[in-house]
Amino acid sequence: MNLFFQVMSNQSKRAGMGAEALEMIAARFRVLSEASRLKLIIALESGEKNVSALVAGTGLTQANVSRQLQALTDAGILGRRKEGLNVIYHIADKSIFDMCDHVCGSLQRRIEDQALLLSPGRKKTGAGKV
Amino acid sequence: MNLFFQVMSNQSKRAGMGAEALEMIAARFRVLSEASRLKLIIALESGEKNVSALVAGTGLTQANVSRQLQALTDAGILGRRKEGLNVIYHIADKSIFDMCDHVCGSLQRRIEDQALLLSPGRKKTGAGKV
DNA sequence: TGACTATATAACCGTATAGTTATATTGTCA
DNA sequence: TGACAATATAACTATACGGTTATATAGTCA
Repeated sequence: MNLFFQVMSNQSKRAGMGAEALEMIAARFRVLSEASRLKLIIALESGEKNVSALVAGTGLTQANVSRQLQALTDAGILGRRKEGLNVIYHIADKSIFDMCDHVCGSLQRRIEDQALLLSPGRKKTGAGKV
Repeated sequence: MNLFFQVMSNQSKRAGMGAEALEMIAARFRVLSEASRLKLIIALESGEKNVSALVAGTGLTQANVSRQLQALTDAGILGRRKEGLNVIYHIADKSIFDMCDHVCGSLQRRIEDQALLLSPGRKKTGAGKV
């Protein structure tokens, strides 16, 4: 299966996507649409941590951390494990980081393009992937 | 630069990410967190369209379409071009589709895992990429 | 058992925003 | 010019949800 076919295949898949499927995808993005939750995800990237460590590491309040961890776990992005009094969270869906990097790249390109518009002296480098 | 280094590099980049950067990324995800906007993006995947066509194609009201197109354009996801009375929109950042496919794959895996939990008779296939 | 710790939950407030209706703007054509 | 069409915007309502404070739950240890 070549790339062209793959692309076309996904395209028609998306075009025929039902309302429920769209809503699920939107919900997934919604979970990632709050800086506090991203903070928690990033804090967990270096390894699993309990709630107290996350509170200390992020500066968020305990109640807030608990709530957001709940949302992330419900979404399947995090997993949890009890150990005595502690609850230890870990990244369950590592593809999250690919997404973040994707967005970062996209933003980078956008910012570069804007800078280009403001100071048209410099030439565009071939950095834009798309 | 090998993959391990790339990953570690991105990881430390993310760990040191400023609050503003996090907020920008969150905002990016927020734009994609509404089914109506995803609908518009998908409608534009097969080619540029004017507003009327998007209204007809999505079933959303004209005012709503106009508002959501505005948000998507502000975010750099769509681009616009005037042609007489019409305004024609197009996908400006095609990497959006990679993201959608990423989310789809992630959801798929999640659903499969849940199905597995509910009917433990079947074996897990090696489909999970992460 | 009771004191203590880690985490979760409830109740609440404030704000952001999706969608609607009505209207304004902008361009075309007679 | 005026009538019309395509799009954008303003004003409004309703709702969702992030963050806070206070309290509940669950586990540990004396």
